[in-house]
Amino acid sequence: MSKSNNVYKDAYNRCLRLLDETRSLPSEPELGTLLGVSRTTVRTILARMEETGLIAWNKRAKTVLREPRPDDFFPEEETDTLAEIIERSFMRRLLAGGAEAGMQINELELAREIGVGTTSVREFLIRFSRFGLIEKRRNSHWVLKGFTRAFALELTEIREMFELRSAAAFAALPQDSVVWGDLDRLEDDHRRLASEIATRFNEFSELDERFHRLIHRASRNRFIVDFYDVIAMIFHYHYQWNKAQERERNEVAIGEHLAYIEALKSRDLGKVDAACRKHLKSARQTLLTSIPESRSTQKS
Amino acid sequence: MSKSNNVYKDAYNRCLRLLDETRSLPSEPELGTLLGVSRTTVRTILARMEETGLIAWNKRAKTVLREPRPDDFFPEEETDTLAEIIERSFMRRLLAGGAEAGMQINELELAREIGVGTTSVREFLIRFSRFGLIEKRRNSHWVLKGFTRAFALELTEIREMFELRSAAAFAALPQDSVVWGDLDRLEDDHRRLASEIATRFNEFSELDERFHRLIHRASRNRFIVDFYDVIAMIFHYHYQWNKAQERERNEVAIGEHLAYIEALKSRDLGKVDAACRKHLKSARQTLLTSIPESRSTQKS
DNA sequence: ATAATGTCTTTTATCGTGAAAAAACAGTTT
DNA sequence: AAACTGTTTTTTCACGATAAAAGACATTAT
Repeated sequence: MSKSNNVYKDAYNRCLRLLDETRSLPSEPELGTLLGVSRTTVRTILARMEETGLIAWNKRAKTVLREPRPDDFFPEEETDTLAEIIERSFMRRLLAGGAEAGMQINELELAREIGVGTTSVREFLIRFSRFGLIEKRRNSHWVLKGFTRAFALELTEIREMFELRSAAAFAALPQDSVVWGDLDRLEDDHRRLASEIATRFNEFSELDERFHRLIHRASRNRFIVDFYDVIAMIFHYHYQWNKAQERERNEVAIGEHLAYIEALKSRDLGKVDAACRKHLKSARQTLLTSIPESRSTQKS
Repeated sequence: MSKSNNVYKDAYNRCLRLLDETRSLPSEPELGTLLGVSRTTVRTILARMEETGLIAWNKRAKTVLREPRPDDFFPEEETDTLAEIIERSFMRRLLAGGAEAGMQINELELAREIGVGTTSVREFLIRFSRFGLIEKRRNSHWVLKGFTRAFALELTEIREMFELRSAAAFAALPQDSVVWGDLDRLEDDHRRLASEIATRFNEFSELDERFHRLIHRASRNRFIVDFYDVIAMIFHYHYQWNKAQERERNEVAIGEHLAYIEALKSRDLGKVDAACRKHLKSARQTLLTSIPESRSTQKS
């Protein structure tokens, strides 16, 4: 089957949404940067849009002929990257229980189960290994280390070390740095979300990531910034599978974030440290309580 | 060509060295664990040894017939893993100059140049990416971030954070922990090396790694332990290419290590902190001075 | 009964291949 | 001449295939 054309399909769908807003499309290079794809893909998109009567295309002129209908879109599941598909399947297996520490991971079996080639699975596992949940036995299988209490503690230990340092660096940033604007915007988003918490509480996780990434970036250290990928990944799946008291938890977290933001703005290192510690402590608590006991008895 | 049999060749060579010491070889499973390979490989080795008249092999009886000759060994270069070959080639390119930050890395070109398949190169680059020296552009090339002064500073910042914490954890370990024995042995090795520094100074890098890994392990945190891979990798190549004042540098480092070990044994956190800081500071200095100016002007 | 050997099966490591996507080049249009 | 479109080349991504290596099962020896 070689390679799926999900890049094209995803860009096509996004391009359809663009159609709503204008009478005619911009130049090919411009569309390319807009959609984040190459001109080759842009032209494939335009060709198809012409074919289905969405636009009239003649060199520079790309006139919109009609509004896109729901059936013009490619199905969502066809727009996913192979890597995303594999990750989802793998994480489902991992969290669906029965995935005890020490268990062997079989590339071939995984590949067959998901319905993809072994190469893609191998590459996924290599990439995934930096999250510290699996480990390779040379010339042999991978070993699952398990999503244990020990893992959560090790993860949060680093997180706290890194974030405290980043927060201090953030507060020390010059007044004219663009981050203060970013922070103001984030503060607004927090307040808006707080006022509509009853209906939008599930949007918090996205906001959470944006906020913490902004802070980590202040460290100007690639290892700290990159480590947030590990945290984001864990929290992403954690949010998906632990919905208990989600609303309450998020409401509390928003409050802590706002206090944290206030502290950053005060540029008082003592206050920053205190607010940061407070939030991280409750974040750790949330993560820990979500780990089932059956998974928490193994040692690292 | 599919897969090279370097595992077999390497194990074969190591098995030859075993031949010197005994009149007959142990059982197949035992040999397997001894050499770190499967029984399948062990049997291939035995078959060849029988063929070349090194041993007489009949079921359990594996009698040594003659001493191995130099030409019994497989050439060293045939015992390397593909991953090692690729890493070496890649690092040579990287350090040989002309590798400026921002430069594109081409999988196909690399594969052709080294004479391996693209898959192996891809997998190497994915594994290598955690060192923070390269970055992937989705659906496109890799970008070299460059071995710059900024990189060295970011690396050492994390290293110092992690090692200070690990050293403190080490000193707090109970008296009956096995690490104290390990530390004693390392101290002896340091003293021995110090007394023969004139001839053996180049053995320091291996000792250095053993020492720091022991300390990092005391953190009982996989992220800290794993991060030492990054440091070890950088220092490994750094030692290879910067030979200026190697003897003097290593002599100083041994002294610092011994003071550091003394501090750990005293279990006085203040002393540990001071000794650790002092050593890390000079390690950073050594690394920084080895970065050519041409490579130190880019920003991260 | 335990632990070895002999044999067969499965999995991993690596390559070549081909379609998707990017990138480079050449020719047009404003 | 700068920016676009048309065309060709190159590279990335993913697969199936195959030898090496690991692992499982059956048999035999102590």
